[in-house]
Amino acid sequence: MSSVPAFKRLPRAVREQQMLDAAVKVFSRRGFHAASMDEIAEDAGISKPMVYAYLGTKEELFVACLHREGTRMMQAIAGAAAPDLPADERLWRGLKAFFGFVGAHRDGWAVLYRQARGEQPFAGELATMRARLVEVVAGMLDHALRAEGREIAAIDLEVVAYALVGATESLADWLADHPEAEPEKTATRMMNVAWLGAAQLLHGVTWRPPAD
Amino acid sequence: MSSVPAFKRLPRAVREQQMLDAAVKVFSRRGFHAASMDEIAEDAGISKPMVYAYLGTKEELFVACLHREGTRMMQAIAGAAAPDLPADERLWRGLKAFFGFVGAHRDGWAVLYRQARGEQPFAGELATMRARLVEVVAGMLDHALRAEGREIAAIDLEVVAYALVGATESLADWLADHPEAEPEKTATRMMNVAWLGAAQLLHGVTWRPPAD
DNA sequence: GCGTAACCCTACGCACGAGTAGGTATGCTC
DNA sequence: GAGCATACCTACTCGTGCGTAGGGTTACGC
Repeated sequence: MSSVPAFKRLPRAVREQQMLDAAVKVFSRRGFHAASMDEIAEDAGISKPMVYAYLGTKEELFVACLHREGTRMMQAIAGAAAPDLPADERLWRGLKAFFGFVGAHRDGWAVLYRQARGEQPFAGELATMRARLVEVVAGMLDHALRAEGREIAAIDLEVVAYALVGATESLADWLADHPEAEPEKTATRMMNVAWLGAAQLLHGVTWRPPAD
Repeated sequence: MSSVPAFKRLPRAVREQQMLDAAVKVFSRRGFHAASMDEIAEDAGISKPMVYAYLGTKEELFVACLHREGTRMMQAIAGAAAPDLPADERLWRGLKAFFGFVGAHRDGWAVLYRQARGEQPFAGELATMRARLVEVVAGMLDHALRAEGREIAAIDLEVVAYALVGATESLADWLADHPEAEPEKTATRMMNVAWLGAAQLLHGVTWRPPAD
């Protein structure tokens, strides 16, 4: 009809990324349930059936968002923390990369992850990622411990690593809520909590409950 | 019609508690959105309009759950950590009470809080409670610091406290997911991370980023 | 230049679940 | 035992938003 189409046709790969960008934005702003597929489609500059055609149902779309953001984050961390460095250096670099990533993707990260924690269908997805992180941190601690000829029970290691990861996620939330805060400074503060505590453990200092 | 009514009438106060019990259970199992008022009503052994009459809309009901569980938890902690004890003792008692509470209310706590974190209308409610906890922890650290004639910037204090609270919540999630785990042991592990780290900070040991 | 595949749309069906209208029975007060 | 408040029910309305049916248009290969 008109010789110039209102909006140009784009190849699938491009449109998919636009849709994912829009989805991340809308899911972040509204939360999973309050977000509507219509709004996501509109924000992506496309109609709803296209979203269904390319990315599937709402749940599948959300999972796709999680995956994209998650792997980006993991890559940022993995790229920074080379495995042959000493433990504190690795931890520091990992934290710096992590908070840097969160700082650069404030709406992306925090709200997506805050969402995913709550909604059952995605909690598992997230748990898997967290488990990978915990494993890495636990491995690092274990490595450092063995280097000192020391060893602690696997479960203690896991729980300590879990606590550290939890504290880190918590500060990521804090960072996402404080736009003026500097990621690197946050990483330093986290390091103060994590490393000074971990270092004590590495040197065999252990706290025990009073006998009362 | 029948001289014996199928189910007996109960005073409002009793029914409200039953409804709240049912609501906590169902919200925990299904999540806020997937939970239906019908299921909650059925679980409470009552019909839906009664729920609306007593506790209001679904959101109001959820807030009521949050409030009840939240104040119970706060009381458990406040009752344990007397303000005139030394810092480590207070922290230990507070943690023990906290994990004890979570252990005793596994579905209650964890899932409610996991829910509330994600859903925007309630995130504020939760943030307020968390802020109170952070304030308490920060106050405790500050108190201990001043006793040693030391002082650190308020924001650093806040962030460290935030990280500790985050780590604790994280372990609470872990505890809720591991029915066989002992609350007190979890509290001890948390103490190892929190206190050994905090103690370093209290003694003026600070980690600084490498100069590279 | 013609088939075919990829891109894209407007409109709808339909289920689900929040919230309500309108009414019944029970027990308490005086 | 009349009056009234409280406890309680069945059976609806109705908005919202996911997912789709069915059809149009552009580009690309041959």
